[in-house]
Order: sequence, then C-alpha cells, then structure tokens
Amino acid sequence: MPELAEVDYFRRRWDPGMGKVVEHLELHAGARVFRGCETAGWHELLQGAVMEVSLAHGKQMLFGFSGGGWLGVHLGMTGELRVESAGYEPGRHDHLVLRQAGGVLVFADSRMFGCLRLDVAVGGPPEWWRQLPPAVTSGGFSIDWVDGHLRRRHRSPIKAVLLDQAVFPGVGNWMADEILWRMGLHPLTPAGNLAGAPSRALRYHVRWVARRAMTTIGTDWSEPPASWLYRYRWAAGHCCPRPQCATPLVREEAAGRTSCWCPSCQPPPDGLTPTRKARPVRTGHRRENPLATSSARPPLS
DNA sequence: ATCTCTGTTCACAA
DNA sequence: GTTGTGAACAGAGA
Repeated sequence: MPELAEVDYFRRRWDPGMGKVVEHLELHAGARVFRGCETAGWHELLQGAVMEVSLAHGKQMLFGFSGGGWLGVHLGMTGELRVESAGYEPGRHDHLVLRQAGGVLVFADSRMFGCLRLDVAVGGPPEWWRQLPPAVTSGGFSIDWVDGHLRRRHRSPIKAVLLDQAVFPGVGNWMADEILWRMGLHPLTPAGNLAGAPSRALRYHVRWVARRAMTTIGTDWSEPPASWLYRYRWAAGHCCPRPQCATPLVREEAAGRTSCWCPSCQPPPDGLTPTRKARPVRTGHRRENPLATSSARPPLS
C-alpha cells in the first residue's frame, strides 16, 4: 500500500527484530515476489545472522545483516511487513518469514506485485542501493534536478513525471494528487509549463508533503490533517477541502492512474482537449488502518 | 458477477 | 526518440 511515508512505517514495524539473530528462515520458493532471485542460498546467508540496520529510500527498503547479507524489499501494491509472536503459523501470503527469539518477522503480499532480493556486500549497502536517485527530502533533490527533469519531459503530463521513481522516488498516486492540488495544477498540465521558476515551487511542495506525511502516516499511520486532499480523494462524492471553494472533486483517470482533483482550483491547461475524458471512476474505498483492524499487529515498540 | 485498487513493466500505437 | 495506452501480474473487498 506504500508510498514514501507508508514504506517507512512498515520498515519500522520490523524494528523489534533489530539486534536479534535470525534463527530460522522460511520462504515460498518460486513465488513471484522472488522473481529474478535464486533463493537457494538465502538460508545459509540469513540463518544465524543478526539484523543490524534498516533503511528506507522512496518505496525501497533495505535490511542489513551480519555476514554482509542485505535484504531488499519493495512492497508493490499490497505488500506489508509485520511482526508476529513466536510460534506463528505462516499464512498463504506470508512469502518470507524470519524467526527470532520472541518474535517472527513476516513479509506478506497477496497480489505479489512486491519484490524481494538478497545481495551480499561488505562494509555497506549493495551497489543498486547506492545508485538510487536523490531522496526527495535530501539536498541532492535540488532545483536543478527537478528543473532538468521537467525540461527533459516537457511534453509529458506533470502527473506522469511525478510518478516517475527515477525522478521523485517515493511519490505515488496519492502524493502526486496532493502535490498537484496544493499547486493548483491540473494533472495533465505539460511538465514543461513548470520549467524555470515554477520548478522551485514544485520542489517545495514535494518536500513539504513528503515531510508532513512522514510525521503522520509515517510515524503511527495516523491521518494527515483534514485540510489535506488526502482525506477526500479515495471515494467519490467529496468536495474540495480548501476554504471558500467546496467544489465537488473530480475522480478520473489521468496519466493512466485514478486521479482526484478540484476542477475549480486546478483548471485544465490551455490547449487541453476536454474530449475523451476517461471513464469516471465510480467507486472508491477508504484505506484501512492496520492497527485498528487487526489485533494480531502490535504497535511499534 | 463485476468492478475497483497507494505499483511496475512491457508491447505497441501515435 | 517520445509519449500514451492497454494489458499483464494476482488477489481481496465492495
């Protein structure tokens, strides 16, 4: 379910396993989440190893173990990390289970769009991790970085560029909609319209939404403030939360993804043909709070 | 039964 | 070369 803040929330759910030995490992060999991997060596590499560090970067996670094993985790659409109590019997979607004293670390993913990998690297994260693009909250995520990519993709809809993980790592569908709403930009606005001075504002809003998401969803899965579009974008029938607007929100497909925007605050750009609007998205459901819906999921320690 | 989905990748069209 | 589109992946929930 993850974008940047959700990913960090799930990363910390494995915190209870930090500093502990993996006594036993179970995995669903051949499951799609291991695509591209040879899992035969995972037992030898991880059993007996201590989990020493965890990192999150955009939608990627990395767990470091003694002996040089680095477990990479991408949650895809439905992946999640949990801790279960000792003696836990894995379910059919629990594709990786790490048993430790007093607890069991679980990676589950019903749709298996997620992905796991294990690399060996001594002294630091593996090469692929070091080559990730600059985190949106870091200094490397500069105005020049943003502006350069806006120019390179000047004809693409801004929403498509925001979803590009090579440019805005960790930004997903709801974050993109939130950012665009705050900027008063229609999702189909050509990215080139933001080149130059506006790229500074885009960078600002990306960072602002990322940081604030981290202090709400990212810490305890709590909802962002009621002033956020986030609270109203999941289901049809809501209005723009901006004071003195209250225009009914639009939910339609844009750039290939279900999008939500305010037709008043985010008017279509000049020249955008209003024809052939993709089918309106009829329904929508609220995200669930995993802490509230499952007694089997203890809160973070 | 039918439709949706916080993601990514691929083939193919324009 | 670029960008858009639809399908595919696979399952749960409404």
